[in-house]
Amino acid sequence: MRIATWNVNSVRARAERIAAWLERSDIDVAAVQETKCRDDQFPTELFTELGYEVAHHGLSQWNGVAVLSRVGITDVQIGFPGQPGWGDPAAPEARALGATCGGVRVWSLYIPNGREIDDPHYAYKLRWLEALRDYAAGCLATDPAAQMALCGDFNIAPQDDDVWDMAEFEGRTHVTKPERDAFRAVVDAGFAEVVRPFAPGPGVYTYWDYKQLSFPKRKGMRIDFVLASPALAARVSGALIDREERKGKGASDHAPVIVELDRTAQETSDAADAAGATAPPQV
DNA sequence: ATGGTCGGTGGCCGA
Repeated sequence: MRIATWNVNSVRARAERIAAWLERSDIDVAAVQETKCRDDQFPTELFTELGYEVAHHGLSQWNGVAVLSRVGITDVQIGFPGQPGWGDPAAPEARALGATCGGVRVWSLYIPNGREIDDPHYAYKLRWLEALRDYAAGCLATDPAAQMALCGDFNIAPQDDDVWDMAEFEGRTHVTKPERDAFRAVVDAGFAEVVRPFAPGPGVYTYWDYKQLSFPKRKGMRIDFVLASPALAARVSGALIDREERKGKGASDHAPVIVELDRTAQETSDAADAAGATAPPQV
């Protein structure tokens, strides 16, 4: 099974490009962020025609998260218990959607950007990550064997080589110690980042600003991740950051990230049965 | 070429 995470920066602006990529890349489940539309504006039919079921949560032109799956979608959950709100009055934004697809609990997450260190949005970002950690840790406490993926745009570069030049980030968000500590707390709760071992840096990124020719100058950031529970991490056989998809006119400013999973022991057994390998002898 | 962005929106904001 192949799971992807991708901040698409408007699903309507590049719907055809997204659909073509899903099909070409043989993606079974996609966690999508920044759809930038309400539910009634989502181009659902384009994806259902390709065999994907769609679960989307969008409240306005901001944020918006979705899970697309061609291996089933059940138990769709909008947001998570304890998810902090924003605004006045504070209300949860469209930044988290969970769904069970092919036996895996997949979360599409769009962590707040933080804007500037002295901006209230930065404190909101840290609160949001702490709540995510608490929720995810609780899931594992309830079911240590859970197959769960926290996929999304975390808006954090956890290591110095996850940005092109640390000097450029002096006094800026995405690289501060509190943000990195908050990211690490999720990892320490039992959710390993499974892409990096297959796509080591330096110089390997998932995001490049549209401005100032960042992409051709290779000035990027690694901020999109797949964090897997222990049972899911054990199935990861490969991963890829598809830098090619960042190229050309009409690209998102984020590249899609793919994780390849081995079949579970049960799936392998079922497949063997179907093939007759362990079928009982016919009498 | 010594600069250089998008998307959604509605008369700027967010990234």
